[in-house]
Amino acid sequence: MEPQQQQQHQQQPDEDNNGGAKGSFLCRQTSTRWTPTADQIRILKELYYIKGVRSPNGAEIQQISARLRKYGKIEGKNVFYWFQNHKARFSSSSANTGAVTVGQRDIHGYGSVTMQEKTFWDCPVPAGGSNIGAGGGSMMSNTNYGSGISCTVFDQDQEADAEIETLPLFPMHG
Amino acid sequence: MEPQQQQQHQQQPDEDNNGGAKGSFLCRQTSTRWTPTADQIRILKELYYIKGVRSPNGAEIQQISARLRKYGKIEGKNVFYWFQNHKARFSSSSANTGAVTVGQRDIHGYGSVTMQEKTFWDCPVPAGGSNIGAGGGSMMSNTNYGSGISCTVFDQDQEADAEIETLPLFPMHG
DNA sequence: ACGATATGAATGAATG
DNA sequence: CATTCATTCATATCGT
Repeated sequence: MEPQQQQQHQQQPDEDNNGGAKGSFLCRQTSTRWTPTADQIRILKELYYIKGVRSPNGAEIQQISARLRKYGKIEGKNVFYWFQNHKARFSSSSANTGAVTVGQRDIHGYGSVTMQEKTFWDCPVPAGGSNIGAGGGSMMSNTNYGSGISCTVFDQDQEADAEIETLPLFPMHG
Repeated sequence: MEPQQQQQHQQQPDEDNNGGAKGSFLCRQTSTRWTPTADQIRILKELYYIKGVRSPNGAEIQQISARLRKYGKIEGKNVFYWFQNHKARFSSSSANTGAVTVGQRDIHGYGSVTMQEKTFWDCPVPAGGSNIGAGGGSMMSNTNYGSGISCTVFDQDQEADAEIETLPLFPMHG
């Protein structure tokens, strides 16, 4: 899910293993577990939300991991698990017509921010992450209710560098 | 001093607690995490120890949270996390003076990991079972997403508290 | 006030 | 795909 309200801030794209020091002091990396970088997360989310990737095949996983590898060490299983978890965790609920309107009104024209439904336990996770608009829009699989929000498409056929750039549609607490 | 009983004297569901954190989240919503009240804790423990509840299902969680809601605001995820944490934390032992592994990590040591059957991608992960790669070919290539997609923002793991929209995220390191 | 501890929350990894 | 385990971060609260 993505209500990253305080989640361990992933370090910068330190094209390296999970060393990085998560904002603290950590020596042993022991490859305990994959610590995705911000870029990796971003790309994964884009694949998930924008492209609608849910259960990539082996080949797809390879490609994705290969692409993400530029931003940090990653393995196929990481990609696999990520999608699995993401899907299981905040499944977009396909028909999320609800669109919980977080916030009172679109003071800034955000519109309604939809939050993930989560699995069984219900309850919307704390809306509003660190940033305002954030929170993780989980939808856009089929229901596109043309929101006023404009989105920019990222190039896919591009080579490495310019993966995409999360468009900042929200005017951060203007 | 019980390590697991450091319960703070929570008060009744009145005020004082986190005001409307979820209601109005400005920049810093300080995501006041759920602070269980004494009654809630008591009930949860009863459910855990007496009734043996360990991993309530969605329905169970709903019921529990509904019941606990009378003693203070609570959400399904709180119940879920509570049981998860409680089980993970105080699963076996009971009272122990401290001895908490604070700042410690890597106390374990995976000797020989039981490598499972390798899968398509490259790592040990569930093999078979899914119909992936079978007549699928649902690669991202054929996925049409460029039709006026309404996009959702992907949160950013940064402290984007300041204005940022004008920042081109392109790797134009110059 | 600061540091230690307890614990809520998040998520990667694993299993059924 | 659903559920659970494991690990880690973040923070409220208490002790000093």
